[in-house]
Formats: sequence, structure tokens, C-alpha cells
Amino acid sequence: MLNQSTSLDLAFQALADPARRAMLERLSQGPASVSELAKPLQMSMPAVLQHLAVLEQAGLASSRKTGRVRSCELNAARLEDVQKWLNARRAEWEARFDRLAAYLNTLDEGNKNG
Amino acid sequence: MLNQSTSLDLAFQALADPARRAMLERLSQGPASVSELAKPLQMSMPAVLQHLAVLEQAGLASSRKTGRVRSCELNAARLEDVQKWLNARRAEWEARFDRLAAYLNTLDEGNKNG
DNA sequence: GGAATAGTTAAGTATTGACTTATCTATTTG
DNA sequence: CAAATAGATAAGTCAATACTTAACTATTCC
Repeated sequence: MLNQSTSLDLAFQALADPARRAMLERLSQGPASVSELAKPLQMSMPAVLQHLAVLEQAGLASSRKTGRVRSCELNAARLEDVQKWLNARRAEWEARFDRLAAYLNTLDEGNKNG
Repeated sequence: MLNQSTSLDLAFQALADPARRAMLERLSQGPASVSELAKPLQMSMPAVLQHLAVLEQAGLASSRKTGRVRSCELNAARLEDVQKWLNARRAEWEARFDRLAAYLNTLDEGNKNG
């Protein structure tokens, strides 16, 4: 599947990096400048800007420049998209468990009544 | 953060590939052999095995071989770990919104009573 | 036992990813 | 206006990904 990126691909890919997750953790508490995002990270500014670009392309963050400062913020909607996929998997998984339990129950009932 | 992989890194990284997500979608409905996982994917068996290895290393799936067939299954616990991180971000995000709303409310109250 | 089945290993390639340093451009601020 | 601040762009490096083909190993079935 090389080179065909859906929106979920980009989101999960963006979330896979600890530096980017740290940036999102900061942003989930409110807007921040690029420098603020960079401060706790041990890497150069260009690296941080590249991570920010990845987050923006994934739709997980957005930013706009005012004067010389770029203010960044979290895009919670995309976070929700990711959660939806995970929830769907969990739901299927649990549905199967429920069916299994129900089946085992009929076996037990049959045992009682046979 | 090159070369220091936490468990979340591996999980998100594994989830970033559409072929691997397809495998997990299949596995969320119950166990499957490697061939079954491979069938809907347009790639060679070695490629599928490599994807499976990524899922296992990320803790998202496990497998064991019986005879000549390897049976794979979903590991829902690791899926939950991922959900927890996302839930935490959403919670922080919403808490900030609530605080903001409460603050705006005090402004409004002050306006009425002043 | 021999052919088909199911998976495995090895090794190679092309593309992405995650940085770096160096340089450059706007905006404040003293 | 000069210096500090905040960010941006370019270009290069090195490692990791996502495949591929070819060859090989166990099972199972006839």
C-alpha cells in the first residue's frame, strides 16, 4: 500500500512519534507557540517545524501566524476519527465474545434439559 | 527520538499501515490463519508475514502454529492502551473548554450584577 | 512416498522519515 | 536603527519501511 495515504494512515503515522505526541499533549491543554512546543524537546527548531507540519497534514493540529509568532492548536475532530476506528474494532471484538458466551450458555442449557 | 521505541510508538506505528489495519479488522471478528489474513491483500506472503511480525511486536496481535497452520488473534488489551492515551487527550481538551465556559459565565454574571 | 499446502528465511531495492547545520526573513524592542 | 527574537527554507545524511523474488522447510493428503 505504498504511496496511497488515507486520512487515518496520516493520523496514526503522526501519532507514532513520541515528539509529536508530546506536542499534542501540550496542545490538548491549550494553544501554544512553536517555541513553547519546542522547549521540552531536545531537537532543533527545523525538526520541530517538520513535526508540526506532519501534525497539520494529518489534520491533528492547525496553526496561524500573528506577527512573528505562530500559534498552534489541537484539532480534536481528527482525534475523534482515530478513536472511532479503535472503538469499532473493540465493538466487533466484544460482540464476538458475547456471541461466544451466548453459545456456551445454550450448550449449558441443553445439558440441563437433556 | 530515533531508536527509542516505547510501546505506544510501536502500537501507533503498527496502526499507521492500511494493510495492518485490514488485518486487525479481520482479527477483531475472530482468529484467522496467515493465508486468511493474506487473501484480501494484494501482496506477497512474505510481506504479510512481515506485517504480522510488526503487529506482534507492537503487542496488537499474537499467534501460534498448530501443524502447518499459524493461527493469529487480536490482542485487545494493547488496543485499549492506545485508546487510553487518546481519551486522556480528549479529556484535557474538554476540561479546558469547560473552564473557558465557566470563566465566560462569570464574566456574564458580573455584567448582570454590576 | 510424492504432490500440494502453509508458512518461513534470506537478501536486495526504492522510498520515507527524522533528524542535522547553515543561512535567511520577518518582527519586536531598547 | 541595531540587536534580539521567532520562525522558515534548503540541502544533505542515515536509518527504517515496505515491499520484492528466490529458495527452503515442514505438514497433510492421495
